[in-house]
Amino acid sequence: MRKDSRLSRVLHVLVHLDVPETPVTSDKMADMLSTNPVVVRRTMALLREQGFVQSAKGHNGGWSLAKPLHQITLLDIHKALGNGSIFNIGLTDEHTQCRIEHAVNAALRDVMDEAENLMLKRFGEVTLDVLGDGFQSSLTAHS
Amino acid sequence: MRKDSRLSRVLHVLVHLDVPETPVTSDKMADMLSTNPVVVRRTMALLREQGFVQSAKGHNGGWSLAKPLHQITLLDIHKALGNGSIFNIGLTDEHTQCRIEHAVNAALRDVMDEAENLMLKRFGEVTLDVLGDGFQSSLTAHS
DNA sequence: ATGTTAAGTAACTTTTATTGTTACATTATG
DNA sequence: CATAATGTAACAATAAAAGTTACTTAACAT
Repeated sequence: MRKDSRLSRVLHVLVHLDVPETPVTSDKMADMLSTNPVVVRRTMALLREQGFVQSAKGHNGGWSLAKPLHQITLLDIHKALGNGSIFNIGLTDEHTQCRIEHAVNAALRDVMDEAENLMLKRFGEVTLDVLGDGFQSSLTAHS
Repeated sequence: MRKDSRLSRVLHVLVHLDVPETPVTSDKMADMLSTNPVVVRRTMALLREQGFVQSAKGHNGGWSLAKPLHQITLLDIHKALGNGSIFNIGLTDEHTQCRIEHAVNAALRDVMDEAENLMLKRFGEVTLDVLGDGFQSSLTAHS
């Protein structure tokens, strides 16, 4: 199944954004991520809506942080991307009258909810500044 | 994103299998699940390989339990289906030299691993007999 | 003012995994 | 030996993410 890799990608980019004095263009980010500038804009727009980054048009335009990294958590970004369930496992609700199906789904849902809550809690405990610590993270040093 | 619903489906079927004296055909199961008999065989074959069900060809053939439900856990079935990650979230490993990408992926992986371990632990604690308890689970009563 | 550099965005295509389907071989039973 | 079942390969449909194209809009530099 195809996985959503936007979280990993956009985090990568955000930490890199912490260094440069000038905004970074979607084109440069696309190069960094081996993807397309339109894909970058699509994803970054979600973060802008939540106030984590800002964009500027025209000469010397591009993307920059709107908040310091230590004020952004993994959870913030995860939520900004607005992806529903984190799981690959789906429940079927086709036979709404079948009590066994209900019991099966309830059991699975209980466990999945517990795991998801743990994961979101942990995501909330990690700020992005930690991900760049100890490095001279620069765009030019990027492969 | 399309989710793998085989776990939910096959559990539903397994609990129903506990009741009938005679094997249940792939066709009947497919009706129960609103799917195709070939899909049923594909999935059930994985459980047979692990010794949870058995199949018989010919007249009065079909599928039956090879173990009592109380000897099968959610984890057993999950593992039998052999699906890699339970998550919808993918990590990108395109820039293997970039230390920021490594830090990002390590942070995500830590949290995802912890959540997955919790989930698998819980799955291992639930046996399938619990899912049918208190019901007269019969195939004929199925919608 | 005007050309250039950027984002904004809609529409479409490609990719990839699951699920569904068809067709046929195989085997056991009545 | 006909029938009812699984076994399985090959292919089609579906769905979501990601990629692409084409164009609009806005800001800056000259």
